[in-house]
Amino acid sequence: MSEEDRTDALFHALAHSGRRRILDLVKAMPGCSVGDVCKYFDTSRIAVMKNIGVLEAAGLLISEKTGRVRSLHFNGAPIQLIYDRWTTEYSSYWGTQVTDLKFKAEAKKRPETDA
Amino acid sequence: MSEEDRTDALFHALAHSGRRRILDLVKAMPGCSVGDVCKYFDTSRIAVMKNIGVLEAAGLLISEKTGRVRSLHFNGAPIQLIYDRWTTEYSSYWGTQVTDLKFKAEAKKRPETDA
DNA sequence: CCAATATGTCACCATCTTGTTACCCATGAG
DNA sequence: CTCATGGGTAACAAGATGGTGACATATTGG
Repeated sequence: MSEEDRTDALFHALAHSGRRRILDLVKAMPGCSVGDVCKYFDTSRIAVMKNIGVLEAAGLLISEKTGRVRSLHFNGAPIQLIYDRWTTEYSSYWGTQVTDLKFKAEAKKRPETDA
Repeated sequence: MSEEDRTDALFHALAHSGRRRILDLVKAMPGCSVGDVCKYFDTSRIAVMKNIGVLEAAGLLISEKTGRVRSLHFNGAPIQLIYDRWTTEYSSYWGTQVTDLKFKAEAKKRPETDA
């Protein structure tokens, strides 16, 4: 899976309030079962399982099956990738350029300062 | 729009390599036009415009129309929200809990240390 | 005015996503 | 064994998404 694909999977996984809630739940209840998570949702168990699958595919959840019970664990590493790659790349930009962008946007309205 | 909806829109907008590329392009060429962005894509102009619309709805792009040209500007503020809310909340967790999680995951295999 | 340019809108289509129900498999308690 | 429990798979329906071409609008240049 390419970097782009992983980024897609990660952002896609996070672009769903139910899945974000699952993350919160698993984070709050490390090692909880699939059934435990389902108790907090009105949707069917299968829907929850699918969302767990999406989160797992994105690497945000880790599961291990013991007997017939599947224990879930939160993994923040992929989010850290966002932090490292995106916020670093863009935040340095924000700090210096965002104000400048606003300036340029304003400048556009004044011909004499047009870029 | 609720906080959840805005978060959905933001992550959804970012969960598309083409849209992320548009962000990079606009970031590199502040004030560029829609047509400028289109030059970098094989897809149709309409597809690019729709993706610009998605990015704009997520607040990641700001546009202003002067004459018949629409100038695009990158806005990192929404990503900063991710940074502030998500990475703060989760990164503090990673630092302290991830190792602990791994421990608990291992512990699950040993009955005497079962949580 | 006339034509080229830059963008916006519309209707349509293929595919993906998200949920559903029904059914199957494995495990643990009795 | 018997059976409830926890989980997994398959097939399907509704809606969202991402793309398209055709057409409309508005501005600029000559």
